[in-house]
Amino acid sequence: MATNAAPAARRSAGRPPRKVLSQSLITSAAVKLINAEGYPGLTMAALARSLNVAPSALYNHVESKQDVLQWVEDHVMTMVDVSGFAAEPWAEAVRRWAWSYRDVFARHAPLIPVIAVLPVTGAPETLKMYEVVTAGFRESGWPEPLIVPAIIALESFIYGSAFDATAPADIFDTGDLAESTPLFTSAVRNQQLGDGATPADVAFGLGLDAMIAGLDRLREA
Amino acid sequence: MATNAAPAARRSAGRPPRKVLSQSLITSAAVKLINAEGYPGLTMAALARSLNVAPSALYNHVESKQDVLQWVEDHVMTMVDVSGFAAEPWAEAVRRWAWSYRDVFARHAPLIPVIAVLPVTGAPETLKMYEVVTAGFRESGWPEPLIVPAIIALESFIYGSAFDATAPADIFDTGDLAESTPLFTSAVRNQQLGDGATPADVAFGLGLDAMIAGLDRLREA
DNA sequence: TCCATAAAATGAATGGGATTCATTTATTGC
DNA sequence: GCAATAAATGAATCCCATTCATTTTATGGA
Repeated sequence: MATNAAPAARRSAGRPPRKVLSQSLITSAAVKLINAEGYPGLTMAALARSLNVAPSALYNHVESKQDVLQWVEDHVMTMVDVSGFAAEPWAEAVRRWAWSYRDVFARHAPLIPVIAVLPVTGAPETLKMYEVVTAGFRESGWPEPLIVPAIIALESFIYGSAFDATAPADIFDTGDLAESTPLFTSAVRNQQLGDGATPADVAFGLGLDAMIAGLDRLREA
Repeated sequence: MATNAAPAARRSAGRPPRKVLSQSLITSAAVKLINAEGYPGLTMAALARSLNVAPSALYNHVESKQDVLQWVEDHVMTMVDVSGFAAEPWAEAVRRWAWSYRDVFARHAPLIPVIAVLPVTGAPETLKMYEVVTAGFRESGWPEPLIVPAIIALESFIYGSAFDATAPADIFDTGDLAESTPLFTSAVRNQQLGDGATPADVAFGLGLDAMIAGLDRLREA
């Protein structure tokens, strides 16, 4: 929307009168960069350039690029839709949450390995999401000891599915090797496909429904 | 086991009398390196050194490091246990396969993003695995259109869980923010924990049982 | 108010890593 | 027997994250 950042002569060395950088400025610049250029475009140099700053300036605010990725991750998490947990029955709420969660991270797949290592302490928005989801599970009568394992199981499925959603469509073409794998080749050719739904969508829908039904059953055991 | 590779004076420039490199030599050297040094240790320079070759020599055999990773991925896939599909009932076979699959890729998490982009054409061992799994599904009466979506759903869960299994144990410590997230903090403290099982194991077991039960139910719908 | 200290920039290395290219030598197919 | 090609070496090259010395300014305590 805005005309691009001013060509901008840069300041000379020395601490500037007023802070030029902050966590929120760095994070939003990083997100913009990712939206414009994808994750390969997110380099410390490019990030610095978009903030009209020298690359080394960033290191007064982050310890490493990982920190930037963690900030971005926490920001991205705010885009996940948890609204269902306030209003809908458990299964519906989980379904809405999971689809939105997958869609968001399919667009941010490179963050998934980051999450696995990110302590929630450093990710307040992520923590907020967990709080809402936990509340939803409790209110629908889930036994407390199973809540965290169930959330982790759902999340694992969601992250794996987000990866899958980024795969090229023809990934299962068996090509030359078709003769040696007749059953799989046939199963790929005849797999269920809905209107406008990709194979990844079908698989996610099936797996999600299965896991929701299965969890609902196991929670009473 | 073996005393380390000979100090080995290297040959001089020019095509050698007999080939020094091949896909299988490169792959096994890469696997050894990974086992010894982890994925950070797998650099093209280190790989070349372990093969007693100049780094540029590798590029007569691969287009990029991605190729090496794809070869490693296909090799690693042979370590997944599919034996259940020949003998056990469907649910048991899936359970054995899934646990083994998760364990293998928890030790090779950096390969997971590679898989998402790897066409099966280039991965014969992976394809073999799919063939066996497909056969198992068919024999237990699965309708063909659902087989591939079901396998993809299970795999997505497995990959996500493999990531989760690599996470540090204290990742859910809410620390400072505990007061603002009382429900989640309590759920984390009181989560179910079995003997010797990590939280990741518990979550994987729960999710896997749920998905197996749910798929079994949906396949008839 | 003044000063010592810390904070926050710049600009110039540094070093690791993948990849490329010119060159050399040997094999292979015609 | 020769031309083309394959498969090595060795020396760049480029891209990136990160570090460090230096500069300038804010800030908090006497």
